[in-house]
Amino acid sequence: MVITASREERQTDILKAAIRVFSEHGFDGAKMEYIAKEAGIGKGTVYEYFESKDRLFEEILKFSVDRYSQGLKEAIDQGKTIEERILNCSRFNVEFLNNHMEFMHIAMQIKMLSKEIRAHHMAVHAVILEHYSEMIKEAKANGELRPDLNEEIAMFCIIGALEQFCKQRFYMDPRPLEEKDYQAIVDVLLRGLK
Amino acid sequence: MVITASREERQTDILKAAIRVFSEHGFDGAKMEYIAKEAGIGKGTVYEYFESKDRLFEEILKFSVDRYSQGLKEAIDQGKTIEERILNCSRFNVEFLNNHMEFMHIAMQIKMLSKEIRAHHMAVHAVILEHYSEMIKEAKANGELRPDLNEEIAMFCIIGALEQFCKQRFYMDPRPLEEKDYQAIVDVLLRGLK
Amino acid sequence: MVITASREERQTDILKAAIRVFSEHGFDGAKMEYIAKEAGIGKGTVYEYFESKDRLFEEILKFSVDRYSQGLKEAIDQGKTIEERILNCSRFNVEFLNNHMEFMHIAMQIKMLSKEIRAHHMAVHAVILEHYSEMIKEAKANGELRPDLNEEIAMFCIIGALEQFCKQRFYMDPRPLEEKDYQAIVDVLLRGLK
Amino acid sequence: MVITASREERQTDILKAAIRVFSEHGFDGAKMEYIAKEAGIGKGTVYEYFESKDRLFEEILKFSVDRYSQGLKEAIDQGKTIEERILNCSRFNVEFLNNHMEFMHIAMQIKMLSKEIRAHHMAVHAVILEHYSEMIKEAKANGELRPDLNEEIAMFCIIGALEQFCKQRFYMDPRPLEEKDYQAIVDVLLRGLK
DNA sequence: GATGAATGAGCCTTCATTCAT
DNA sequence: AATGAATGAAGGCTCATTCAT
Repeated sequence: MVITASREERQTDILKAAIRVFSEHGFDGAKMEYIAKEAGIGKGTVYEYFESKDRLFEEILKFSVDRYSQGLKEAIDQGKTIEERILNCSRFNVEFLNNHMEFMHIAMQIKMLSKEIRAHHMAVHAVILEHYSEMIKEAKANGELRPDLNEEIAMFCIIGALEQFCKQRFYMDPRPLEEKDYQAIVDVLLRGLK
Repeated sequence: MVITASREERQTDILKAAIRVFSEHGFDGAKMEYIAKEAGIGKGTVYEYFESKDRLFEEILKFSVDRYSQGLKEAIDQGKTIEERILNCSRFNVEFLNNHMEFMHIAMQIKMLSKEIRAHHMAVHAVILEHYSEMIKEAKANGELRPDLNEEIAMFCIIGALEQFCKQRFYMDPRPLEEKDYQAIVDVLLRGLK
Repeated sequence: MVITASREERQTDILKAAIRVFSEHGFDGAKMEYIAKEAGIGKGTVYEYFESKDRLFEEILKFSVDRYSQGLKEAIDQGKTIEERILNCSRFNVEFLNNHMEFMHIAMQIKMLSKEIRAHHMAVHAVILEHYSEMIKEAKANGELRPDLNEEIAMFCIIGALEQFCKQRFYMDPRPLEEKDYQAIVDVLLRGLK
Repeated sequence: MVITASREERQTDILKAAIRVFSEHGFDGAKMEYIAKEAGIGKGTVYEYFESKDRLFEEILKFSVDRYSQGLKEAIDQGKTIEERILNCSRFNVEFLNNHMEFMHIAMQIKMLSKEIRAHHMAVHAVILEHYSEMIKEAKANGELRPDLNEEIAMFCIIGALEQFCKQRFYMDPRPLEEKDYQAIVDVLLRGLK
């Protein structure tokens, strides 16, 4: 335990430890004791930083969703063409979901989030969709995508394909993803199945 | 409580009640008492049909996954062209997931499934992928899809897009899906984004 | 299941089955279902003959204690000398306890016997002591035992030694008892240790 | 609740409380809540010291049996003659069994002791018999007891008579034991009934 | 009368939370 | 501020008892 860690650093340590423990054990299976141990602190100390297990979970969710949103934005911005951008999104999704897949699943089924957090979650989710939506709009404006493309549907195709691919590899077939895999996805998405 | 229900009918009633309760409350949040109440029977009676909560969950999973696999197969078989088939898959997915979405999410993160059930689950998942895979192969053979299409990727694009669409509508935007929505998805998938 | 069994015979069958099950599983461990199965009847049928588990246990206790008292009396009466009589008691004790040892232990710690049954139990116990007491008195009168012998203590020595011997052989050292063992006990009791 | 109690003291407190509760209610009748209340602590706290009810019972058994064995040894060692020694054993038995009688009965019918504990129990029982056996051997060597005495039988007579006496007084006739009672037992044992 | 499916009170055990140190 | 021993509410499961057939 680093004595000199600031309150904020300590809080982040707990947050990250908690993500690992929630991911491994699910919400109800994640005992506060595990989280404390994972963070290398005493059980009571967690309560110095987060008032309850529910609240801790909510903070994690916020933290993760914010990081995802921000990371996705960067991934998109660092590409020039729509192809590069989708490729970047793919890579970012894989990287992020490899670390947070389980956690995101847990998050999705939690019904008892506080109104505040639920609102935040919805808001950030909307922001994420917005990132994709803008990307698609720009590409349409540039002529990279056909002008009559249904933007919403396109978005879901991209997101869904990427996510499905991550899931398959994560749960069923743990081959490491290679560059050609990313290329193949983008290829199918852009050219269609025909 | 229907007095005349056979043992098998009663068991199915409990199964269905349990799906609803697990979906609503998650695995740990689903109290056996809720399940019993939902099925309109006493708490102890559930144990006459399923030896434990874990075992009950496993049976549900088997039941649901089998029904999904079978339903998907039928959906595919009832279409002639690849377009019709994907449309049917879409409709079936929406219908099924509307009823079982939450439950399937719960199922995905359960780590402590028995070896037997885990094996069954993986096997049925493989069968499901096989249904999609065959559909794509046939369509390639017929010339409906281009011959150089990466089948695995195509499969993930189709599954992912459909699922993503269901999820979006389920969680975020509960508009009922219309026929034009299905058409739009198939259109994007088949024609590509370009 | 013998259809023609009279109500009384059926009741005795259940009683005997219950003794076996209580002996094997203890009071709380003895499920009514086991007892029914052991008696070859349905669970509900037990309740046609005994109104509750507690009542059934009490009836067994009565039954057993009566049989013990009666058997002991016969064993004593069939001997002429004090030596023969103690030998007979030994043999009877061994035989009876081999079949009812566990059950008697269970009986001893049951605190919640009804007043009525507790009274009966005490009464029969007193009768048993009386059998021994009379035996000793008669032997004193005959000059077989010394006139200054403390009758109560003598009784406890006889009962205790016999019982201890049975217990040892039952729990720790399951050699079958032989005639010479009985002789040795009587010998020590009558001649003293010195 | 003594705040300053060490972990070990607290554990012993629970042990002793549990002996009382098991003695009063039997194994299955002894609710963990009663034990906690008897020890003056919360229900959950018992589990900080003993992992389960079964384990707690086993620990008590070990504890009691060890104390009995040790106490008996001391009782014997503090006597010079065989008479003194048997007197000491009597007094010790009465004292110990007055406090643990019920518990020892419960212990005897527990079938599901772990192998380890069962082995320990048997071992200590053997040690106890050994204490008696040695006492008798020494007395024979000293000429206090006759040389042709069957040691095993003698042992059972002594143990049985003492125990029977305790039981009688405990269950049926709660007069306090007086010195002359002890004397009478030893007298009968040593001089024989004749 | 005989049955066994259904019932729910009751108990062992877990774990989020508190609080004295 | 940090800790972890103590707590008790809550839930999975058992089984004596009931009652419709």
